[in-house]
Amino acid sequence: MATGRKIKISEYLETLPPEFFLRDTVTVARELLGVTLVRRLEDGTVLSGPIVETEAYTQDDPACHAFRGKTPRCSVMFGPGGFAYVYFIYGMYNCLNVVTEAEHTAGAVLIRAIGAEGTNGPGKLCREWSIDRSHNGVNLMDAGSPLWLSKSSSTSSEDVEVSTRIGLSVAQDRPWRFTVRNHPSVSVGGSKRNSKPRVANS
DNA sequence: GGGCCGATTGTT
DNA sequence: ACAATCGGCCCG
Repeated sequence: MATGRKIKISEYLETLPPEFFLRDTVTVARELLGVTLVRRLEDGTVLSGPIVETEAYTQDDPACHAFRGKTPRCSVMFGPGGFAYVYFIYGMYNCLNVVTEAEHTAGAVLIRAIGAEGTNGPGKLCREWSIDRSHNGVNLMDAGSPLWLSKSSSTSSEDVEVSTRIGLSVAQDRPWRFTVRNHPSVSVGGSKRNSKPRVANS
């Protein structure tokens, strides 16, 4: 029996509206904290957990895959918000993003950690929950998808901290990483050279 | 077609 | 500090 607060399956079915995603990417990145990511495996098993670490990537951001324009890989980022962008990296990991902004404007939020075992890190999350490029483009606003987002936000704004993004060689100074304060799934300071988290402005 | 490098992770 | 491991993308 899994531990954690009890939640009715019906709560997982309450999805977020398109308007939530059709907004400024940095705003969505901040507000995705606490939102529940739900994964239904092929055998019917349902996994879920709150998002606790995100990063924003925008079209005018040199670190964004869409910075140099639309390519087959990043094309979903140019579609409307609310869909998954999954890419393969370093020859061994997949990373899950939530597409943002209106159609024709690229933007996405990298999901870096979930409040569930073995999901502390974008590569580990996808490995643990069997998320790969076959999920690129899936509708995250549809509880019938193999992957979707549900309401039941559990993070108050005063628990949101902001810092610089991890693992970049360019645009390292943008304060576009959002984390839930003191959450064990969020890597603290550590060996990565990123700024100390500061309380985010509401 | 070639070559370089990456929104990572775990080990040395 | 660095290896693992390979697809995407830029250049020619």
